[in-house]
Amino acid sequence: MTTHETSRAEWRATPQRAAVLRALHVRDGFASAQTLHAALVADGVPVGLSTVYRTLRFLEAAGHVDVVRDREGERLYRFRSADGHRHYLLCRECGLSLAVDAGDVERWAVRIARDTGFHAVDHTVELTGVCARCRPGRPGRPGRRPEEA
Amino acid sequence: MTTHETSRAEWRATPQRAAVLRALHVRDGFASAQTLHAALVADGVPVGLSTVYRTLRFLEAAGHVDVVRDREGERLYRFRSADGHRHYLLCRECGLSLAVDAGDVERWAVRIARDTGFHAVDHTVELTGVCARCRPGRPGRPGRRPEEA
DNA sequence: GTAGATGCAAAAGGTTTGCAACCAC
DNA sequence: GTGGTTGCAAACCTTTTGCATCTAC
Repeated sequence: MTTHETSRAEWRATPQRAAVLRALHVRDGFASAQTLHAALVADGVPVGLSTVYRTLRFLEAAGHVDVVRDREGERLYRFRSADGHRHYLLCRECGLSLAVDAGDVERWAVRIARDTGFHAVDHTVELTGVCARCRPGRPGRPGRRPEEA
Repeated sequence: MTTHETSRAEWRATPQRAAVLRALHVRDGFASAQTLHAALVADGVPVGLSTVYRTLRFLEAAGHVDVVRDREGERLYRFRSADGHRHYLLCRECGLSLAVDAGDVERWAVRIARDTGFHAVDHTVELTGVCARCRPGRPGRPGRRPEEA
């Protein structure tokens, strides 16, 4: 996966792209383009929002990140682990994300595809919840989202 | 629970709302607000886009429709069937939607929740593909027409 | 030197909202 | 009459794109 990929346009190393990659690594949960951009700017890295979007799109096309959508439809990005673990359990409070084994779901999807005669069946599986640490006490004490930076 | 629901503002019957409901019924696959609005206008029903959106939001809040997002992030609405069948296999070409049995996935989600200690785990499961009728080229397999569930 | 990258601002989509006019009850 | 409803337009948000400038190779 670290192959040079000369198939598409050359990837030119720039400080901005390095910064986006770093920002993605640091918070290894999901993050939106806007959040990453804000974090970079806050860190004193002068990078344009367009560049963040372009870099993320490139990473997405290259298969280096997984993308999910939050409730509002915003895209969230996360580095893809080694092979194909692409399903996550995401904490709605703090953004913590756990890769989960979705073998059962993969097999289920294949079975559905076969049973229905559909082709090129793709699946989206996202789990969200509240992690043990964010376990809501009572309504009066909201946990405030610690992911906010 | 899903009875009269007088809990929120009264639902006042209007021609526009009736039209949106009708439009949703007619195409009982998923449809976007924009698509519904266009269809209504084309049918000579003068209804504003805002009203379509507002009606759909109301239906969503009342739990009468299921909502998924297509690849571009557009919201697609569909009447929710009686019980709780909320997972669909959607044809990317024609929009045909099949309700699929997701019992396995439901159980898988519950198991994941238990194993991870997460609370209030919610799941999103969407299957998309190309139905037999829309299958491009590839002659030889007279795909059976899946029945709308 | 040059192909490619950056950043600004403006555009593009989809969705929501402010507000005056409207209509069902 | 009153209060919910409508519709237009403008506001909002996220994401994309045009273009002149800049830079990594």
